[in-house]
Amino acid sequence: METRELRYFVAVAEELHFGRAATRLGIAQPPLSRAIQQLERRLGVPLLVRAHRAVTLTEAGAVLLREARAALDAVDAAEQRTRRAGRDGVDGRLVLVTKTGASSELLAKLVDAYAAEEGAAPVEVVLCQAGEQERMLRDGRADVALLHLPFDDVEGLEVEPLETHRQVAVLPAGHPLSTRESLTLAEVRGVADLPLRFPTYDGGEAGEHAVRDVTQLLQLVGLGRASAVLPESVDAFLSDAHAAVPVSDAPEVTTVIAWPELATSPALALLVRTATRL
Amino acid sequence: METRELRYFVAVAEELHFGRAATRLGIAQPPLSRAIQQLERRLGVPLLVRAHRAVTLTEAGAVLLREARAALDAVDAAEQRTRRAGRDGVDGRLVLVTKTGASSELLAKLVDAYAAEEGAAPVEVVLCQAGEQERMLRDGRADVALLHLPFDDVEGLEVEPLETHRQVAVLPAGHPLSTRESLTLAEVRGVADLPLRFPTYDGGEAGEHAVRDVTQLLQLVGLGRASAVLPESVDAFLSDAHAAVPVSDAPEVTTVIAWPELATSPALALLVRTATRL
DNA sequence: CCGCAGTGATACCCGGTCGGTATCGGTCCG
DNA sequence: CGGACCGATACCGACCGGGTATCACTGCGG
Repeated sequence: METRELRYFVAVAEELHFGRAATRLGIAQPPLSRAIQQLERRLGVPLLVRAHRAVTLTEAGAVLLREARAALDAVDAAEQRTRRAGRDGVDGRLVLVTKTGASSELLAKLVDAYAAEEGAAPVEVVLCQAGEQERMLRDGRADVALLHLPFDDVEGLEVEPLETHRQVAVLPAGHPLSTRESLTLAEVRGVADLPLRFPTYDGGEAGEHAVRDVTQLLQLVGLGRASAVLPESVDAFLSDAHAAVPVSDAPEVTTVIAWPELATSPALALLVRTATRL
Repeated sequence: METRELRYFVAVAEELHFGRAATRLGIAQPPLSRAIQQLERRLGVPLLVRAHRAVTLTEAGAVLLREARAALDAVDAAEQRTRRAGRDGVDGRLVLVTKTGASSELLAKLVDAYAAEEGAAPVEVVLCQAGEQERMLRDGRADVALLHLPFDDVEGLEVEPLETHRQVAVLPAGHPLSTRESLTLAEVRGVADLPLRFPTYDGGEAGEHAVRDVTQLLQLVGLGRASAVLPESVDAFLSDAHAAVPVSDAPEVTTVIAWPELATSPALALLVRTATRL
């Protein structure tokens, strides 16, 4: 199977519409239809059910969609990592990615401590939206990431825990609940005038605009438009407009350093060692 | 990047010789040279150093070799798993692979226990040479494997431990050491007339023929041509011609059940649950 | 009931590129 | 110095991927 075929199939499987998929791929619809037919013929397996007015995946199609995404990630990673190895050398530069606003003091300490090490490579810090980091790690755009359990998916990644924080509810200053010693998740969720928001990557439901990072979310809280439950390390970002109250039954958040499984770079190994020693 | 290019590059990188690589790929040498040049141009990175009489990998080439193998495995896995999903349905049949002669009683118990479960799928047991199992798991030919730590590489696989065994030295019956209560690795290794052999996949050095499975190895031991250090569960295979003595400083061997990380099949989940309950 | 919009399949053509053969150019060895 | 070895280059033909035009089928609205 060629990656072109996989890309085509993924497009159709995601759009469930040949015309739109073709547009997205920048080709015309007939060659796309033909490519998918060829793929099905060669695999000897129907992948799509073409009912008039609705394309759906077969069982085998669903399997291929999942596997094809992983395979394409692996191919992209091969390309990216080779390019980077050629440009910077195997240890030329480390790309460290983390969510905007998360674990910022830890990040600062880590970057400083690493820079002081013998044989450290230059580190490029990339901040991205929640949910994007794992993908960047998997497709080779990044070498290493700070992730947060239990929120991020670390399947297929090597992981070392760094620190664990309890979570606090962040409320607008002066809110009735803000004087409490402690709260429960249910209580926070129960405040009718302050929808409890989490930073999420995938778009919310009708009218709900997804919040993409912690700073955005804190701004909303400061404006009295939302509440949030976040690791206690956020208080570095809190202003007079915020109040933080521990949430007793929220799960603890573990910040971990994560990297692709088959990574072998000594510079990366040193970074991980530095991180775990902090 | 297309998988064809990756396959070509892997062939050249492994052979370090364009002519042989071309033969292995079933094409002529000129198109292969051209394809590699195109790849290097598109990546903007030299992958190979063509010194007269010797092709060698650059740093970037070494990175691409490693990444390309992983990517090609992922693509093959996508193809195999889709085919199997189409033929047997998502849960139609489980392919369980393990090394010839290893953990045989455990395997028998597992297969029986699983067959007795509600909703079990037919299980096909495949026996293969040491070192082949992980590859079969990774490229989709198998769904699940019995592996042995610390010998097998479980990177990128989900794993559940099943049982742990001490290791014993297997000697020809009547050998001087065979009456001892216990031995050390050094002692076993020190017996000049009995080379200590391990079942390994990769070929040995000059004249050393690699032993590919436990049965072969035990036959050699019975003939007084070798000694071996193996998990104590082998005594099911021992005959009058063998003697087993515990080895005090050999690492314990843990038999684990392993499966690809993104597997979702309920039949597989049931098998794993059955295995851990044994 | 007919016509039209929507959607995937088919027919057909063109051009790029992949693969083949022949040959070159450089190096090492006898 | 000549020949073997090995990768690069030159050139050609055939296949296939992509484009346009059109068909075939369905479902809906007037």
